[in-house]
Amino acid sequence: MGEKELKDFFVGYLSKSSIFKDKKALQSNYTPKTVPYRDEQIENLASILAPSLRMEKPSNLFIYGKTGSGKTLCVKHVSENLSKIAEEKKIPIKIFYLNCKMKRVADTEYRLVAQMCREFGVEVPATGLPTDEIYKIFVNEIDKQKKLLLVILDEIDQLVLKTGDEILYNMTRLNSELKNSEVSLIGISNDLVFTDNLDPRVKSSLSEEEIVFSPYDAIQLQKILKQRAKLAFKEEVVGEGVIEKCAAYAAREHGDARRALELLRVAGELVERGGGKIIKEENIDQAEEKTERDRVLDIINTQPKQFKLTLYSIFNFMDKGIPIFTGDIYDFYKDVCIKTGAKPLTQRRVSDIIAELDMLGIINAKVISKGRYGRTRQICLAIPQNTVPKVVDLLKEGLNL
DNA sequence: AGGTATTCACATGAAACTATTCTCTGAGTTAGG
DNA sequence: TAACTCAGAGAATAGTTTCATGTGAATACCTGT
Repeated sequence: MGEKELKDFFVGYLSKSSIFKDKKALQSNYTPKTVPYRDEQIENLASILAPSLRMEKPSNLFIYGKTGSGKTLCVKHVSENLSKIAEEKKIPIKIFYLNCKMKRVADTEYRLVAQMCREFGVEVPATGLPTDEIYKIFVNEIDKQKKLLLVILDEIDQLVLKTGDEILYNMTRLNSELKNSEVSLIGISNDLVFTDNLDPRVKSSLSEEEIVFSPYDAIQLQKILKQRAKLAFKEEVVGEGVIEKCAAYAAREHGDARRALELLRVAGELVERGGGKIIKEENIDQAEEKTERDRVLDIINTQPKQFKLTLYSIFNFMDKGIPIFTGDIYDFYKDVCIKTGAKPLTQRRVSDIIAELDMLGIINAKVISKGRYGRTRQICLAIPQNTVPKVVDLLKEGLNL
């Protein structure tokens, strides 16, 4: 495309009317003014956190519910309002929101505390200090003045999975080291049985209060979608049955509102790119396909080399239509490594990589016993057949094959 | 036939190792007084 | 003498290896009928 054509294209693009009024309303970080169907939880949350306004330490709180059930949204909603009032009335409350899944930010004990220090304006090194040193810095800093801290730990289950539950014990124990300030913890988890395998001491102190977010049902999702669609799209853009279909798809999963909104947004984008004016039911199907494909390709693209090698080995067996096991993959994997000049990992490690690929949802790896013939993982693909060629291409490219 | 014991092919766990990035510390070096 | 430089020790972290132990059920092997 030459310079002129490109210019024409952009000018043409601008003159075309968009079907979107405000696309932000469908994006995942959008915070609506009201959170529908969560009155009970919000009320509950507010009453648990309210004592903080009188400088009394609120109970530690534990929140759980599936993804896309509005946990984070509600917590942010309440905490924002709380801190607004605190600011007005000059009450020294400080609220942190930390997402424990964020790579290189808050996914280990050290980083979590370091990040809290930074929120307080103390610059701390990313590495090099002992962990208890960082605790000391933190304690000293916040204890200088009387303060009430509310620490919101989102996806806390991921943190504990990775680093063990000692960290929570340390956090709950912080209060005994603080003379002036106090710390309350608010844990948010997607995993409903997360607390079961927690140290009992931690468990009892962390979940002094609990709030459960049940999934949205299809009807509720419809209402939510309608509300947002009204903000996001111009009049008469959303076709018959589109909202219903979107809601039904998301409800089929587990009432994931985030997913429903994403579907609607992507469908809108597809229609707009195609020059259409109205979102139809079939666009939702396209959107679902596209989001799924994008997700898979994105995951694969960002995997390290050894994961790609393993995955490539797995794909090699997939068209043969026979059940496939860890041993087969490892044999093939070793060959590929030799061919590409990579250093083959041990079977132990490859076994873990396969398990991780399973977690990522790219493959299904079920541990089965073949009786006399041992125990192994039986592996099959978890991605739609029509994306397979693309994935293989991507892998070959990434591995110079 | 029915019951037990073996056995396979890995899974799963724990610890230890490697390499990288970063801080802190103290010895040695340098430049200015 | 104060400021600066630079090597070495020690941490955190990610990814991996080494060693050890666990495991479910198809088969092999008995046993008494």
